Amino acid sequence: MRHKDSHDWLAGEIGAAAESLVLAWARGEEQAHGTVSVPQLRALFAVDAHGPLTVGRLGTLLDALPSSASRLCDRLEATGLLARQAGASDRRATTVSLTPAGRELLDDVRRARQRHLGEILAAMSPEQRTALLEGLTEFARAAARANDD
Amino acid sequence: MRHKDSHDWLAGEIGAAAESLVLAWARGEEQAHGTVSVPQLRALFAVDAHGPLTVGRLGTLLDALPSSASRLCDRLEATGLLARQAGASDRRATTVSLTPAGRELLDDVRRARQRHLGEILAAMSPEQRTALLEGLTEFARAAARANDD
DNA sequence: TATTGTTATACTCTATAACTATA
DNA sequence: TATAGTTATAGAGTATAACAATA
Repeated sequence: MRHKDSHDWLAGEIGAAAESLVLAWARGEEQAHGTVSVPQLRALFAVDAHGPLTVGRLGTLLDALPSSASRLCDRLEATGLLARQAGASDRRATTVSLTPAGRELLDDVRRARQRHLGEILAAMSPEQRTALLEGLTEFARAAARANDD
Repeated sequence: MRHKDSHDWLAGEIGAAAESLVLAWARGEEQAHGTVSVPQLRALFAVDAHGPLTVGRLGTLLDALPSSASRLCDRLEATGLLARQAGASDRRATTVSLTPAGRELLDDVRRARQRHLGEILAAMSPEQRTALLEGLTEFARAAARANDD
């Protein structure tokens, strides 16, 4: 029961190995935020990546309902990481944007992430790093193709 | 600002590529359980991997406090996936174990995971799959070394 | 008295449904 | 009336602190 023609065996191996990568990736966040939860961090990253956006669009990006997105914004606004502003043309459309404190927090998280991953990558040979990056890149590409069903 | 001598750039690339892997890995779970949340699934996997164990040890494995572990067990017991049993020698030590339904659910999740990952892996070339597996394996090894600080 | 587990309480996150205010 | 957002309510997950039972 080794290779056969299916990729079940490989899938198991890769899944197991992926766990450590996921853990290392997440650890950078834990370190930096401290006060901010993972969903809140995801929201901040989404706002940062897509510029000021409406609450509804934020919910779509996070795959959450409008009510959940609204609650998230409540808490982020309360801690001063996000700012709400009534829309100019359509006053129903509230737009949210990062405050300076929010931007600073994201920078910290990014730095912590890179530091953490970097430490581990530094312990790998250049060939191994290349293999990892190429494998992951191709996986991401294949996953994107598979998603277009 | 390209390669320099640090691995910051690589860390960013790998982090970004890892997200799709994480997503694909998680998707298998979503499909199979439906009714069971991610923390509950983690608990079931822990019980499965370490055999019948005490609530306290389960909490340690999940990196959760005893009270949280106890609540989790409440819900899993209520849905019939887990069974509690008072300890024989020490009656304070409640041991938890999987019910047949719990075991069945884990099998479903494992199958769904492998199917999902397998579909994507099938769209990659053998060389790419090899590169991914080797890269991940070495990463896991390096992460384990880095953890021994 | 120390340990194991549970219960009390509180906060975040999420969802469904009802409501408000625009348009 | 349709839409964007919010609020009401409820359940899951987790944490701190108080409590119960056993050792």
